[in-house]
Amino acid sequence: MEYKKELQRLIEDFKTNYLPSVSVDLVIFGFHDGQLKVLLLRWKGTEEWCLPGGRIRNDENLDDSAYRSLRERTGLREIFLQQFYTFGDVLRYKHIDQHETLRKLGLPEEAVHEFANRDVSVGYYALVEFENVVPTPDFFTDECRWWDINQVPTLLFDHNDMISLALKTLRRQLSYQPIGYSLLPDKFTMPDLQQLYETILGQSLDRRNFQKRMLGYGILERLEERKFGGAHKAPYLYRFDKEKYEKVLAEESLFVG
Amino acid sequence: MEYKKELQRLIEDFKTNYLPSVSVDLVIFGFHDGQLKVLLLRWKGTEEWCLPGGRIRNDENLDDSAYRSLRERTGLREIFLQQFYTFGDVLRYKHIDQHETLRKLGLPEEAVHEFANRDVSVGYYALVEFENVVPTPDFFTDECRWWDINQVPTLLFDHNDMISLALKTLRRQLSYQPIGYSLLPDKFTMPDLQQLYETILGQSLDRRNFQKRMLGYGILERLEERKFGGAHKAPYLYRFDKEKYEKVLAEESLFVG
DNA sequence: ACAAAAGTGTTCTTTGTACACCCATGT
DNA sequence: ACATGGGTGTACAAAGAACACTTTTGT
Repeated sequence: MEYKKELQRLIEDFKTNYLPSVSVDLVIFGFHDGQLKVLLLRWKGTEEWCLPGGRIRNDENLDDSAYRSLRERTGLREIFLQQFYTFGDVLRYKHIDQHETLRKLGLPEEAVHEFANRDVSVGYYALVEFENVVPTPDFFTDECRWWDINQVPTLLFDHNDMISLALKTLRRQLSYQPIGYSLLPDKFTMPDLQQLYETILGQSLDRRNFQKRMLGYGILERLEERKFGGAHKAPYLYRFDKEKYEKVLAEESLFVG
Repeated sequence: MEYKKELQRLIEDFKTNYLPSVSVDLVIFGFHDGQLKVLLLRWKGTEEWCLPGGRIRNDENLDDSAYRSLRERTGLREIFLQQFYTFGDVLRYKHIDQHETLRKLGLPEEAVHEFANRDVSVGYYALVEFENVVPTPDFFTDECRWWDINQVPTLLFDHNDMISLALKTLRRQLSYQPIGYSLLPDKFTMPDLQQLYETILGQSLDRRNFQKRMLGYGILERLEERKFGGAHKAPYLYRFDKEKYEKVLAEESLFVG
């Protein structure tokens, strides 16, 4: 059976080229239709969904490994990606026993034993531009697609918790630094940006105060162009000034300078 | 040789009972003499210093493993401990080649190979009451003592970076939630608390505004007692109201509720 | 009595929030 | 022409920063 053979090869590959006991999980946020979306994967032959993730190569930096996984699932590079928490509870497999889970996922018995070691998982979250993503399943999954953040089903492992914490971190981050660069298309209107904020925060904001604050960051460039086609007054288009944007981000960043 | 035998036993123990590829490192802050201190360990037979750390048992939660290591080095339990970042660069061993480091540390050749696998390390920081700590070296080290935060030498691995980031996180945390519970003795004066803040932040604060803010948290209880013996006016003593303190902390916590 | 630290309140500045009118566009 | 959303500015409230005088203690 082709699948089994491929699986065997994969297990071997993992054993020799990747770090045991550690993995990376990604909460990939996108924004579309006024809704915040998360990218999820469906396990082969089941109705079980989970977050995309990956393992760390022996010779690979942790961050690079997260970027690599992100690239493999979305086709995107150079986007906003940030570590938010490391999950290490023994019972990260809440709903059912882990061996059960793995069997349920259709892994043959010998593979179950290989994968059933408990992992510590480093959580990253990413903000990506919805339109540019080409959702791509991996070997273990046969579907990769966006889910509305409010309609995420019960996921495998502790992945629902991960999404909650990622969102919480994202919301906090929103309050002290700008966000939106990699979530919106190149040119966007102020109402677009506001809708993004409102969606992430789950509350509505005052239009005038919002605009004041955003312009106050000094990271937006107003274009001459306007966006016609809406049923009403044509709003101005804006673009991020990438240089200033990065500067503002860097000032408040947690990363080791 | 007794040491070699013990080392062999230890390596065996690690291989069977602990997760490979992952470790925990601790930045333990204490406060004494108006100075912020960090607890460091000196490797057996060398002048090389590093952070205390530990490994995760197969059946142990990540957080519990950090608590255990902390207890082993300080004798303390139930103190403030928080994950701040996970370090996973391949070159976490900046100064010299890792094999060199390990040999330099006096490990026999066979042990070098066992330990030379690259680890991902989860960083935690702790705030402890200086007076209560009994610094205790472990198997690999023959000294454990406090260092002034401004006089920390060049440490092994990426441990200087870890301290920097821990301090940065601590400073940020200070701005939106109270700190001090486990860093100060049970009863303390407002100037004591202020000095703690000034030391951590590395800047002086206005006495009146500081007091206003602290009392504003509603977590301090002023005692009738005062602290005599200083050369001047006797300041009041305060105590934290543990219950309210925990409540304020919980409101802003990042942890999964 | 005096030097040095501690207790206490008020003013000012800055930041954020609330709020209303006019204008442009597609139908 | 009109309904709808977009553009803009001002007044008020809250939070934070600046600041001075009186009191207490040991020497």
